[in-house]
Order: sequence, then C-alpha cells, then structure tokens
Amino acid sequence: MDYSYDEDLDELCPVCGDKVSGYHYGLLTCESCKGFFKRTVQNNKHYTCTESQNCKIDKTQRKRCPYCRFQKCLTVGMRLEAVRADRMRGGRNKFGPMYKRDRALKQQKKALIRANGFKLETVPQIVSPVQNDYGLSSTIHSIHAMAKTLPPNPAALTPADYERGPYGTPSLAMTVPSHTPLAGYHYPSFPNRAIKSEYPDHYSAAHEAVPTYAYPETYPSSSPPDIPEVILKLLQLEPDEAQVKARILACLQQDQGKGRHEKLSTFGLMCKMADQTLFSIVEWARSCIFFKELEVGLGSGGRGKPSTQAVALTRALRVLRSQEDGRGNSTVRAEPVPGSASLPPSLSLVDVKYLENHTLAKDAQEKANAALLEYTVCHYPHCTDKFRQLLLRLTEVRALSMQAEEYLYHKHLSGEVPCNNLLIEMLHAKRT
DNA sequence: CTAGCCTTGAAA
DNA sequence: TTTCAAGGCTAG
Repeated sequence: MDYSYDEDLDELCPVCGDKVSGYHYGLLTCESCKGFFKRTVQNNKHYTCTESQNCKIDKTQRKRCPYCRFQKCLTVGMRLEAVRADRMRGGRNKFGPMYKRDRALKQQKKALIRANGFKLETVPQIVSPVQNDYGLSSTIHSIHAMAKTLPPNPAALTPADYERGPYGTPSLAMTVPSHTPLAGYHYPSFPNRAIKSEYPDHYSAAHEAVPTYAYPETYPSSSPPDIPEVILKLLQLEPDEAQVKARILACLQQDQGKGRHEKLSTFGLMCKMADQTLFSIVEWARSCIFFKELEVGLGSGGRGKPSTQAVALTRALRVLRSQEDGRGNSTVRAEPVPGSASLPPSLSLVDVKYLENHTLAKDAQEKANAALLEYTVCHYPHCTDKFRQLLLRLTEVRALSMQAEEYLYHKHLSGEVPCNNLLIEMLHAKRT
C-alpha cells in the first residue's frame, strides 16, 4: 500500500473506486462489485471485451465492460472460492480470520498515522531526527531472535493457512467446511494460476478431474505474509553470529600470537572486538538487498555536505577491500578519505538526506518500516503498541551509542585507544 | 443486468 | 447476543 495517500483511500473499492461497503470475497469492495462478482461466478458467466481487454474500470464506466471488470476483480484479489456453491446464507467462512487481521493491520496503520501526526513514511525520523546510522540493521537485529522462533515456512498466506495449528497440522475442527465453495469455475485469463480446490465438493459432481479456481497470485493488502518478504530477505543476509564470534576470536588470538610486548588492556581488547564487529556490519551492508541498487556519488552532487558517516564507512570499505586484496594483514590501514568516491550502496540509509539517491534510500526505509509494522501486527496482535515499542528501543540504543561515542572519543584523546582502529577512523570522519 | 437494501446464521 | 459477510430480492 501507498502510505503517502490519505487514509480515506482505504475506503475506496479497488475495482471501481466506489465506496467500500465491507469485506466481500476476500477484500474490501463496494456493494456493486460484490454483486457483480457474485453474479458472475454463481452463474458461470463469461464475457468478452470489444476493445483490447484493458478498459478502464471506474464508478461511471464499470457497467461498460463486464469482461474487464471481472478481470479487475480477479486482479485485485477477489476470491472465487468465497462464492458458495451451496448458496448457503449467513454464517462465517474461512476468510473470517483473514478479514480480522487485515482490519487490525489497517487500523494499526491509521492509528500510527494519527498518533504521529504525519505519515508512516516519515516514521524513521521519529526514531532519530539527527542520524539514522544502522537504523535498519538494528531494527532487523531486534527482531531476529523473534523470527527464529517461528515456523519455517512463512510463505504467503491463503485462508487455508489460518486453519492450521501453529505447527502445520490441520486443526480437526476446521477441516470440515461449513459452506462449500463454488468449484469448477475456470477463468481463462489466468491459465497458469489454476489451483485445486482444498475441499471436496459434496454437491456438484464429486472430484472432477480438474476442479479449478483461477486467480492471480498477488493478494494486495489483504493477506500479508506471515513474515514480510523484506524481513525474510534481510534475515537471509544476517551474518552468522558464531562466524563473527569466531573471527573476532581469531583476530584477538592472532594479536596474542605475535607475542606483543604491551599487553592490551581490557578496554583495548574491547576496541579490537568492536573493530571487527564493525567489519561485519560493513560487510552486511555491502550485501544488503536495499543497498545493492544504490550507487552514491559523494561530493559530486553539490547538494550540501556528504554524510560524514558515509565518508567514514567509505573508509571502512576501502580498508576492507585492501584486506581482501590478499595482503592478509588484519591490522587496519586506514586510507585517506577520497575526495570523490563511488560509494557502495551499503551506506545509504546512514543519512538519507545527503545521498544522491535518497529516494531509493527513503524507499528502503519505508519498506523496512512497513515490513516491521506488518510483522508486529501479525505476530503481536494483542500488543498493539509493539511497533512503537520497538522503535523506541532504537532510540534508546542510539542514545547509548552516542554516549559510547563520546566515551570513545575522550579515550582516544587521552591516547588510550589502540592505533589503527577503524572505529576511531570513523569517529574522526564523523567529527570533521 | 445493475446495485442498493434485506435476510441469514455461524463464529466471535 | 452481536457481528458482518454470505446470499436474496427487486426497482429501475
């Protein structure tokens, strides 16, 4: 959904734009499209388009081309199987829980918009009006643990998924349908999308060879996946914690093995560890889905100063590259800040407003936030404040981070931080 | 055939 | 008992 529009937009029928009268056959539609869809499916109607099958469907023209209207019904996600073959009236069907969740999601979004006085896309700025370093990263980290406890297959939900228990076993009570969906309707526009009915058809010729429904795979706004795709992708890229730990340990042992005379203080050791952790973060950023598309030119935009954090990260990346070049020295050799560098995408969420490609970066932030919101609404339906709470944790983390930064800087000034420390390089870059 | 209003009835 | 998304009815 596009959050930048007014919330009233939610009240418009996705087929014709008329006023929505409730959930019908899978999503919020107007009364007329509900009726149209019902008539079409119940009576197994097949229309033809006299034009080129792409007629505009709006409130005034929806009567003109039933073919394109029905096509649009399917495209936006109206469900053939919600039309009952037995014509049973009343009651609830298996879509109930889905409607409920969709409603909750919409409400949460609205509440959020209202509560903050502005639109969701600007939410990142509540978190930190000054800087957004690793905002996305920390967000992902904070939910990583939660995600791990979830069932392994979070593919897009269909109503059938609501009927399964938390461990994938169908719950007995739900396996017998109270109403029979209308089977056998086949709409030629989506030949590849035909799926088999999940239920036996008690009423029509039982177990026909090809009892097919057809509808597009997309299910806009009404059936958010268990775990949003964005989050899944990010999770795939999450560095393996054990690996990171092992690397840090190896690095420390390597130093130890060199038989250095000055033994590192605890603080010194921690700096080393932080340094290595920083590498992991930069590495993560380099492969992160959002950043891959971004190409950021520093200093060439003539649009204010480049992000100092970006500069710092540029250094980090150059150091990383020099390591990769095979000289194998794990000691940091920071290079001078380049006047103009092609920044890998990794840095773009850092300080969106200074980046050339800030539209993409903003978009990434929006996506991440939307995904997080969706996730929290789905998985913490009873904790309506979860999303905000998580965002608040981020502010706390940032506050801590800034304290640590101050501390580190003072330590550095008094000469207590080991030289060749990437951390300090970044600190310098930030402060210049 | 359309679309607004009415009736139903299982789930919440 | 209330809800609300199914199906039904019917004037236009």
